[in-house]
Amino acid sequence: MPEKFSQHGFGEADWLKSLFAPQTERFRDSRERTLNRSRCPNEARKLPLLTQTARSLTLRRPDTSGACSLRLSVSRHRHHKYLERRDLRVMQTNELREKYLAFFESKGCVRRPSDVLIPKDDPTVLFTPAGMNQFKNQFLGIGPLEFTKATTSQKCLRTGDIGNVGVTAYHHTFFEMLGNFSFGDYFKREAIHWAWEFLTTKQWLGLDPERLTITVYLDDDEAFGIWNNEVKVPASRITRCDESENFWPASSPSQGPDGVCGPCSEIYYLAPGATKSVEIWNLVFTQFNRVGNPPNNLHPLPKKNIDTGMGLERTASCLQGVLSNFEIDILKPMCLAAGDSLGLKYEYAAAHGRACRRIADHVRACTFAIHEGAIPGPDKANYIVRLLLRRAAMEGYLLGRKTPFLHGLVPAIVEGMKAQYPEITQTMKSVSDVIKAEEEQFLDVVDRGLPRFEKLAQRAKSNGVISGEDAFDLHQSYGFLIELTQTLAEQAGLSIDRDGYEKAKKRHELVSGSGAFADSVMSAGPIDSLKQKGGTKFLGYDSLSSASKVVGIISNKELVSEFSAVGHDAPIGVALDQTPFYGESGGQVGDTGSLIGNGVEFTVIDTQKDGELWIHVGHLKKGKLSVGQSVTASVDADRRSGIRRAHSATHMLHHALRTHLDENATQRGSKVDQDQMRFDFSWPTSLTSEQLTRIEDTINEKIASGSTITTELLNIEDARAKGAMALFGEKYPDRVRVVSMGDFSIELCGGTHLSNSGQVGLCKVLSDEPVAKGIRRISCLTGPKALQRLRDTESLLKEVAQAVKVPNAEDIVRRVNQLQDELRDAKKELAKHASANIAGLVDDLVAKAEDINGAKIITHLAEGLDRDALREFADKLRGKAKSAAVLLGAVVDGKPCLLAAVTKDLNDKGVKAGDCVRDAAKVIGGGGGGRPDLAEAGGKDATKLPDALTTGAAVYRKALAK
RNA sequence: GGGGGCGUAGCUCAGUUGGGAGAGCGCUGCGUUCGCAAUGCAGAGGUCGAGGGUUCGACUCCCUUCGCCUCCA
Repeated sequence: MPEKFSQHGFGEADWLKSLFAPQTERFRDSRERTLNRSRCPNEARKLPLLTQTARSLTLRRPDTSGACSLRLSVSRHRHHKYLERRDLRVMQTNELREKYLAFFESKGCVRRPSDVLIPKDDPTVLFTPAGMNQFKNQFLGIGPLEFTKATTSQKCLRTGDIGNVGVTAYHHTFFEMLGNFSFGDYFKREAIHWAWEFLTTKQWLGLDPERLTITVYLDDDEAFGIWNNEVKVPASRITRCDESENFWPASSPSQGPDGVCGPCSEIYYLAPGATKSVEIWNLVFTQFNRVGNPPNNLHPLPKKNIDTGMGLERTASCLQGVLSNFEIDILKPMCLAAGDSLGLKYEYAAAHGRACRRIADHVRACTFAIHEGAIPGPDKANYIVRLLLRRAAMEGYLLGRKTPFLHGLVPAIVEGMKAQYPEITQTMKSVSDVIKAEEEQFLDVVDRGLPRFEKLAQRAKSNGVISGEDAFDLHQSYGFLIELTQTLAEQAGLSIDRDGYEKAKKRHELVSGSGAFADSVMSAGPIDSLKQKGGTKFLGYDSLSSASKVVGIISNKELVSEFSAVGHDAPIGVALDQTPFYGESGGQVGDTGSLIGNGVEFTVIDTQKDGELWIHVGHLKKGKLSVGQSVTASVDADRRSGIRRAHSATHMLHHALRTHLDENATQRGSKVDQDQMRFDFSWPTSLTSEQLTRIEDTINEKIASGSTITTELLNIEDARAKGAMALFGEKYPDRVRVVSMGDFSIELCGGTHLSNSGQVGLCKVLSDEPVAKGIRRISCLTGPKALQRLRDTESLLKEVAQAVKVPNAEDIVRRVNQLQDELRDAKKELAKHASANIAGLVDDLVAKAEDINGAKIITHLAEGLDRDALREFADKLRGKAKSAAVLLGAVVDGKPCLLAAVTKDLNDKGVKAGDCVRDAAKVIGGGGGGRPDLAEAGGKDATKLPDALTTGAAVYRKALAK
């Protein structure tokens, strides 16, 4: 056994021996050049495969937390007959992540958790694109600095290079970025030295320094000097690049945008066996504020920052000696799972390898996005989720998979990611359900689009080419990605005009909008300057009024020092040093009330929170408001009480849902208002009325139990350890409020609550409705509003009972059914009578009609008939007379109305109903027309109807005379 | 936010310069059959997404709006 085994403390020679000994002979006899898994002993065959080449196979030991692996290889020098076994020490991805964070902790950086993937308070991005995103305020100097150095492993999502995912070795949509950050603390020297230390020291990554190369910005002599003189990297391995390569944001000195920017330095690694170096770490030195165009537009910042990013997957691939990110320990099993789900064996170089990598990547991205509350949909982040799922689903579809399969990959994704993000295990079921629903919809849309494709293909038969417009039309109406259309076309022996398609796509991009996003990545707004002075102190958990000082007034999006325009239309915002007003957050609405002091009266209609700053929104009623003045801030106490009832009831509802449904009914959002609330949660189907009743019962049992409600402030880890439920995708501070009710509910919650559950009084569940795929919403009323609702329903029933004339509400249904039957019978009776009347007249009219060569001319002024009855009348006359030209008149809704009908044989002779009715209509001051056999007209003067009939008859007569 | 498409019976849909609201499947009843399947006959079921306009007359044309599908940002 190689020495290495004991070195690493595995002591597992015996294990290996036992594994392989029984089959040693088999390997000795092998004449195959290629080693594959089927040649392994059974036990080894079950191990996760890390890499495979023609002569070596790397497997992961299952019982060592992925910290080591085995490599089996066939030695070529012994005629392919000898199997060598040795272990291979490979750094696992989870280990790399931990080492990085630990290293920078040892340098004084504070280890911060990854920010959420979908930031709720940053309108400039849909998804977190980089590690620095959560530190924008720190970089801008907004708010207090609790630490000046930080390190993170940040989950990120980018779709800019979506087409390259699975094609190249390094592109992902979802990925993790390791970063270290300095806010006016350490700078270039430390950043560079530390990076080198981490990469090259044995204790950390231990990469071969000879394989590392460096780039710096053109004139960044400082960085060049540190690398060359201090780190001792030879000048031959340091390249100077221009602003498009080594500046952040790219090319910003010449092209903008204005704002914080700086040069950067990149570290490249040439992996053994690779032909090209890859960038593994980018160190950004933000040291300038750009103002306007060159020259002299870069002003040095007083406090310089460091922002670095190292791709986790990319670095892992270097350390694991694999040539693609998708071959690393956490991603390869996902690709294999993708292959399995398609009934294919995944191999990197296989024809379907690219598809499997894409599928694995996209499902990983969607698992996290959906976990945080995104749902496949038509806009924003939701649209990206749909886009990713559809593209992944299409890859499967093109490989012949016509049923949902992506959802089945979620467990494999969770397996690979749960070490760092254990929370995703909790939403695995609902995430999988959401993905499945979207897959079904995708397949459904494809089904609906196929007939359309057939039609286009038929049209394209003549020249064998489907036009670009048609292909794009299929894309924008049925979501047929061009690859799908292409494949279908090929199957039908057709091709596609790709140029035309691209043109049509470009045209669509142009018309369908541009610049919908605020694009300033790093610039401060008016409220930001207020925030720099510090946040608002919130007193509202304990009191409803306070003596406060005005610290800022925002009118028309600008800061003003005073405001006196009583009776103004647009509400203004007032910031106070401390306030009892609850700012809208966590689903609970903002408080209302008043600010009063020194002749000033201000009505607060809403309270909003912007970071740590509370903004009291409302109208000035009296006096002059100025910054620095003292006011008494008073919250509308009745409203607040109602909000507290509703909020505490929300927690009871949450508890009831998990009791009567299951733990997959996780909260996705809520809105808590005065004595009314709604609660959104993951659940695939509608609830039965029995379930709703049981839920309502449970809530009211908890109310009746009079359980104590307590609130405590805990560290987030302690709160989680206590089992407090949190909302996924929500960013929580380090210290959190934990609300407990009796022994049945513990939740992280910043809202305001009752002190005893009995204070809710009554909770009435109103409805259960769908709000999105896999998400349902329950709405409830509490306290006085719940009571009022019951009373309203009762009095409504009383009114209905009176209206339908029954003594008791219980009789209403029977009575209404009876009335409907009566009404239907009456209608039938009426129609029968009308038709009988007509029948009586028909014979008479035909008998008395003017006869020209066997053709009857029949005119009649009917009474009490509507248009439909007139038609029926005319039909009867035509049927009876066999050969006839009919013109009927009637008054419908006070207006004169004509209907002409001519039998087919007379049509052939040139007698047309339309001609008749057109001339006749002129007499009554109207117009009309229709087909030769039937025509209608209307007019204004009903008294002229007899004249119109005469005129019409004359038209018939003339036509018959021909 | 914008572009394209679609809203007609319980379901899938047809409806041709604006002039009688239809088909298939399903449903109900009756018949053939021991029963099922099959089938014959009869029947119920529609504010043609909503509102406004043009017109004598709108499912149809115009405007607005809501909902669904889809694409782009």
